[in-house]
Amino acid sequence: MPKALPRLRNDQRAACYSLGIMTQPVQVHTPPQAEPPYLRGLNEAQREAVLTTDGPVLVLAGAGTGKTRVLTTRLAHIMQTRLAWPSQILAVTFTNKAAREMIERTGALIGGVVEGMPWLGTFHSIGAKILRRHAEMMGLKPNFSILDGDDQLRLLKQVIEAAKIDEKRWPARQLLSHIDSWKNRAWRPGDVPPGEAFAYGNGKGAELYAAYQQRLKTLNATDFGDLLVEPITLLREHAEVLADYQSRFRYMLVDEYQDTNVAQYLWLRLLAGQRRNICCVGDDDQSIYGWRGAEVDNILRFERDFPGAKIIRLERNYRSTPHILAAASGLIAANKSRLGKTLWTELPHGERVSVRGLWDAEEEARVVGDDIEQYHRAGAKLNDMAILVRASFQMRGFEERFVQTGVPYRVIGGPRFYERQEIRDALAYLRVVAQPDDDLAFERIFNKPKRGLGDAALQAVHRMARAMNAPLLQATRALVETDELGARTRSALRDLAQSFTRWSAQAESLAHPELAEIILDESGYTAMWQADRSAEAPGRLDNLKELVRSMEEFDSLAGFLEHVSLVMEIEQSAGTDKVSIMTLHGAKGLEFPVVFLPGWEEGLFPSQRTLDENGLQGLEEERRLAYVGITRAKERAKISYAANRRVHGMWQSAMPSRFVGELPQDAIVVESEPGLSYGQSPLSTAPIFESGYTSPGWRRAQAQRGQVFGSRPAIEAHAELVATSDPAAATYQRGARVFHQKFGYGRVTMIDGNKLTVDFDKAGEKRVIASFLTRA
DNA sequence: TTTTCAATACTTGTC
DNA sequence: GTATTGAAAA
Repeated sequence: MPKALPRLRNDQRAACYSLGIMTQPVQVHTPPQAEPPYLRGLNEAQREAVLTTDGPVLVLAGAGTGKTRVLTTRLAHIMQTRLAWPSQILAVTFTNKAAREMIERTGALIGGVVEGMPWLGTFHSIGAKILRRHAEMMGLKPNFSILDGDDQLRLLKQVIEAAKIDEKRWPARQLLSHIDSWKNRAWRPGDVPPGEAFAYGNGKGAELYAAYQQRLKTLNATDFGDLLVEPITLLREHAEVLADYQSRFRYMLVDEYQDTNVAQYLWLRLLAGQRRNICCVGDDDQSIYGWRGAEVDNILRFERDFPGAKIIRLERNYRSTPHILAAASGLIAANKSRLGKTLWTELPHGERVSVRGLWDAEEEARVVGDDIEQYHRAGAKLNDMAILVRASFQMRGFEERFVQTGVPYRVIGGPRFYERQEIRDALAYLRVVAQPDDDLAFERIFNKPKRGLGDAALQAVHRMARAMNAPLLQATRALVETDELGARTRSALRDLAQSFTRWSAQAESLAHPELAEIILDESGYTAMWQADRSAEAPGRLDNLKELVRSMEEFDSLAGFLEHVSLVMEIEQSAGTDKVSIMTLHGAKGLEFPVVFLPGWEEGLFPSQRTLDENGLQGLEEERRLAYVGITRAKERAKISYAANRRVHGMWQSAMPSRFVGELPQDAIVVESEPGLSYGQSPLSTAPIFESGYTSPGWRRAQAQRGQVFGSRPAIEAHAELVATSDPAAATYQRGARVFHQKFGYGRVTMIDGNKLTVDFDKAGEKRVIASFLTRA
C-alpha cells in the first residue's frame, strides 16, 4: 500500500517518467495551519477527493493510486469534522475483505477502533440488514435463511419437477443463471420481458421464476439476489421507509463502482435521494465482472445520472515502475470504451516487462519455477511473488512443478470452508434448529447419517407437508402419529423429530457452540465420519471441530448463521513464506513485487469463449483483465505463453495472445530469442522432439516465431496461423502416418469426428485434434 | 441402499 | 485428462 511520500519537487516531477501524456501543471501546495494529521501526505487529487464531501463525486482511481487510502481518509474526515455520525454514513463494498480493510484502516486514521459504523459492509450484508428490519412488510420473518447457490439449485430442481418440465432438456443450472441475471437487473417475475422469459423452457422462464419466489417465501428464505431486489421493492413501495433511510444516510460511499450491477445502482439511487451526497470510487479500466452482471456503463454515465457531479482522477501511481505502467497503459489504450486516465509515477525505471515464448505449459512451469527459485536465492521472499492465471486449470502445472521442486506455494481461491460437504451438513442441522421452516436444510440431513430413511420416506413426508401446508419438520411430527409407514421407518422418523424438538428446547438454555456439539454428537453425524475409513475423514472431523470453535466468536446462533451465509471465507493464516497462485480475477486489489503472467495465448487469454459469446465487449473485458494483471506488479512482470497446451485432454497449438503484440515495444524485453528457449530445452528433456527439427511442425514454429518476434508487432502475425490444417486433414484413415508438432510421428488408430487417437512412435497413444496433424 | 459406470462439462466466481 | 454428477445395476 502506498506510503506517505514526500511532496514533489519540481525537478523530480520533471524527471519523472511519462508516456508523453503527463502534462499536469505542478502545484505547490501549502497546507493550512493545523491541518488534520490524516490529510498529511495526500497528493492534490487525493486531497480533493477527501475534501469534496458534498454533492455527487466520482473518483476515478487508477490501479495503485491510493484508492483505499482516499476512501478511508474521506470517512475519517467526515466523522472528525462532525459532518455526520458514524451511524449516518453508508459505505458499501463488494467483498468482506474490502469492508474489513476499510474498517481497520479508518480506525487507524482516527486513532482507535471505529465503533458504531453499522452501515459499513457489503451490498449484500447491508441489504440483509435492511430486509431483516422490515421483513414482515416483504412477507418474511426476520430470521429468514439466506440460501447459497447449492440450495438455490436444489430448490429450482424441485420447482422444475413440479412444473413437469424435463430437467434434462432444460437444466436447472441454466434457469438459475437466468434468474440470477434477472435479479441483477432488479427484475421481479412480472418484469421479465417475454423475450427473456423464452430463454428457458419454451417461455416458462418467468412462470418458474415466480414459482421459485413463492417457494422461497414459504421457506422463509431469500437468495443473494433477493438481498438487493427485495430492499429495492421495499423502498419503492413504502415511502416512509425510504424517507427514513434517505434522511439517515447523510453520506454515501461506494467502492469498486465499476462492478455494480443494475440492481445495486437502483438501490444506491433510491438511497441517495435528493441529498445526493454520494461518492463513488472505481476504475473503468478494471471492470472485469461483466459476466456476472456488472455494468461498466454505471461508471461511464455517472455524470448523466448525477448532474453536476464532480469527477476526480487519481492518476499518480505509487505501486509500479514506469516500465510496468507503460506496458499496462499501452495495452489498455487499445480499448475504446473507457473514460481515459493516464497513470504516471516517479519511481525509478526498473526492469522492462519480460515476454517469453515457450514450448509448452510444462516448460512454462519449469521456467517460472526456476525464476522463482533464483529470486528467492537472491533474497526475495516467496510471499512477494505471485502467479496470475486466466483459468484455474492452468494452476495445476505450476503446483505439480512446485511439489516436485519443493517450492512452498498457496493456491488462493480454492474450495471454501463453508462449502465443504461436512460443514454444509452440520450447518443444515443448525439451520433447522434456528429456522424450522428451512425445508432445504431439513432435506439435506434427512438421511445423513443414514438412518434408514430413503426416498419413499421423504416422499411421504412431502405429501404430508403439502396436505398440511406446513414445513417438513412439522409434517414429520404429524406423520409419525399415523400408521402410513412401516414400523421401522416410523421410529426413525420419530427419533429425528424428537431430536429436533429436544435441540430446539436446548437452544434456549445452552451456549450455541455447546449446542452444536450436542447436535453433531446425538445425530450420529460425528460418529458417521469417525466410522469412515477414507483418507478425507480425519480432515473432515477437524473441520467440524474448527466450525464449532469458530462459533464462539458470535453471540448467537442466528448471528453465526448470518455470518456463514454472508461471509463465505474464513480467516486463513498468511504466516509462512509461500508463492501465491491465483486467478487474475482473484488478484484484483492485490499487489506483489514480482508477478508472473503465464498463458498469454490466443484462445486462452483472451478466452475464445468470451470472444465468441461477447464479441468486442468481451475482448475489451479480457484486455482489462490483462491490465489488472500487469498492474499488480510493483517491480517485475513476467509474461509468458506456450506454443502447445493440453486443453480438455487434447493437445492444441496456440498463437501468442494478441495482447502480447499490443504491449509497447520499449517497455518490454523479449526473452525468447530464436534458438534459445525454443531450441534447447525440449531437446535436453524430451527426446521426442528430435524428429521435430526438420519436420513441418517445427518449421511452422520457426515461422511463427519469426513473425512474432520480428520488428512488426505480433498482432499482425496471428491472423491466419491458428488454423494449421489443410482441408484434407479431416480425412485421415486408420493406419495413416501422421506428424504432430509436439509428439512427432505416429499412426492413426482411432477416428472420432475430428478427434483422432494416434499411436505416436515415441510418445505413445494420445488423443489429438485432426487439424493439428499433418500427413507424414 | 450402495456401488458402479457412463455421461458431462471444462473460464472467471463475491455474497 | 479428470472431476463431478446422475442414473442404472447389483
